[in-house]
Amino acid sequence: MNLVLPSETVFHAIESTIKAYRKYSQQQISVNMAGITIDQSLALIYIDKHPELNQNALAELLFKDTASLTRMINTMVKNEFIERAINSDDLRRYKLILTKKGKDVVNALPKIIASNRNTALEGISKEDEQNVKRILNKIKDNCNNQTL
Amino acid sequence: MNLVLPSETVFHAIESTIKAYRKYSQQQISVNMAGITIDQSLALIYIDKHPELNQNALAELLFKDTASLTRMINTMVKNEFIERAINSDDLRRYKLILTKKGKDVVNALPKIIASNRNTALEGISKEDEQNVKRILNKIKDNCNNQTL
DNA sequence: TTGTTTTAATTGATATATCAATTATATTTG
DNA sequence: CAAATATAATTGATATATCAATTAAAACAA
Repeated sequence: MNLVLPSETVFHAIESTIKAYRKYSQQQISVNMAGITIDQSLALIYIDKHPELNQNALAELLFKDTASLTRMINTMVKNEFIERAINSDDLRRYKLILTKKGKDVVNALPKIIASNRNTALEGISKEDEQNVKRILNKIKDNCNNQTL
Repeated sequence: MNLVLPSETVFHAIESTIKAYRKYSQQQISVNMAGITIDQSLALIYIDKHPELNQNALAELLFKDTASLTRMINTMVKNEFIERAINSDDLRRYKLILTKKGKDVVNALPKIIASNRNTALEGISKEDEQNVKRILNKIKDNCNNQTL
């Protein structure tokens, strides 16, 4: 069977694009704030806007499983971006609370992230953007519908 | 500053799509062949088709850095998919050689991969696919041109 | 109310990601 | 040629990914 090499496929294009965006974004974040990753940054944003989210929901937003998220949160607690607090409504959960340091990061992020997005999407029309979203969502649904 | 939540962006769509495709693909590979990952599978394909590639080139194709690739190759050698052999033309490199087991995997893969691609791209026109590639490459270039 | 099932999070083991530093070999330059 | 530089790969430290197993609490059922 004659297979088109993986590097020639749309899947390779998808992966290389997100890797390039993440690399660029991480770089921009690093020059402005030391000691924090993109994913930690995004976690802070979600926690700030939606403090009611539990770790499962947060994990899904960040494309991580709960095991990874637990360890990521450990790191963020250790680095003093957030704190775990008792949730007396449900003792299985924690409340995740931004520290002063965490809030400072959240306040500084929007400008950087908006700039990253603008740079990445320069010369791309809203229509193109919507088309990409639509087609990618179709691919995603095709895969998810097959996945057990 | 009022930031659109990351989960609403095209970047999130890109990431969720590739994750869904990888998850589905890994599942399909696992039911057919135990003990090998997608990335290891892709590595075998590249090694088979382009045995002259060094680890740097291979790492780039697989979106890994050379450190990760070294460890991945260690694992693949340990699991007997490949062997390292001396490259007398350049002693800094190795030749990566498929074992019998590795060749069996490479022979079994195309059918599985072709099926995965078909499933993922079902209902998507060639034109849509080309448009996605074009737009994603533009985004990628925008990022790479900014990255130091 | 007790036993069962579900849910939320953690932990263990192993692999991979990332960055910096290091080793070994090749290549280039004075 | 010898010294300096570049290249290919590895290693160390730490974080994250993944899967399976486990713990603790909550929700449900008999």
